[in-house]
Amino acid sequence: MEYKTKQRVILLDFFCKNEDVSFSAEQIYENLKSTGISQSAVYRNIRALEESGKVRKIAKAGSREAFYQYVDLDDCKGHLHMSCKKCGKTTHLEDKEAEILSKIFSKSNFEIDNDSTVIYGTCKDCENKK
Amino acid sequence: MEYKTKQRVILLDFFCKNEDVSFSAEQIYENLKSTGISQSAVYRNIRALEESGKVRKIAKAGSREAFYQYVDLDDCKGHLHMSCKKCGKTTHLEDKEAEILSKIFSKSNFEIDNDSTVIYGTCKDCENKK
DNA sequence: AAATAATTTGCGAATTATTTGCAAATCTTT
DNA sequence: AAAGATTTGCAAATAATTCGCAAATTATTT
Repeated sequence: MEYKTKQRVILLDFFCKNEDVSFSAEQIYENLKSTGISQSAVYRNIRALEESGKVRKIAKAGSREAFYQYVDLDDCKGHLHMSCKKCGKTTHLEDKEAEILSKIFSKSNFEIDNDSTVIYGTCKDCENKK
Repeated sequence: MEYKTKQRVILLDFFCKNEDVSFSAEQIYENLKSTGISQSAVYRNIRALEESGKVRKIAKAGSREAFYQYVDLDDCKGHLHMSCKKCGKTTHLEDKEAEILSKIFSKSNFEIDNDSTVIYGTCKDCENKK
């Protein structure tokens, strides 16, 4: 059973407010230490969130530490996400289109997992700005 | 200037022979230590390959260490890659199919960037194993 | 609202992955 | 094959993450 502790609320709050951005454990701690949270709590709860799939781990070239990024399950579950490299905005494909994609991959002997995939590219808004 | 040392050849050889699979530095060292290569050489040269873009760093949930995967630049450039979550094998979509995908995303006002996107899922082999 | 049980916290210490310093070895160029 | 440049291997240093444990919090029961 999980207890709803002060520290967990603080951490989840932080992630939700920065949904599209990735942070290292250290960065998160720096941002939150004014609340009195400890490093252990940060590490432990990031790990718990990661295990429950609410947070995704990301590797960055040249950096020794791991980065983490929030994934809104209600909004994200099952949807195939597209993330704009310019503005960071993330949207998801309509189910109809996602299904067509699935079929295409299926033909190439691959079963796509929407939840762990993020498509990168440029959104219309940013494309038009040029 | 870069010297072509025994250790570098060994490491690159290993990566090329396992193009589609990801390994931790430790795993690579275990595989190669019979050749007499040192851990330092493994770490240092992985890092060099990573910096030059020949190797991609990957984070795995639950694991503290980083994983690395070879990227054949000539072979990868422009292709849309699919990576199996079970075995780590990576393949790419045929150009024909990739183009269909592009069109689908385009309809959703999104321009996909094949080079920075990796599709995750399950390959046929792993699907059949169950 | 007290008492009890269950879980989490914070601290510092322990681990573990990765980097580094340096003398010796190896590679390249002359 | 000598000189100069870079890399290696080792052991020690560093830095990120986990762990042990007593005290604090949160949930549940009385």
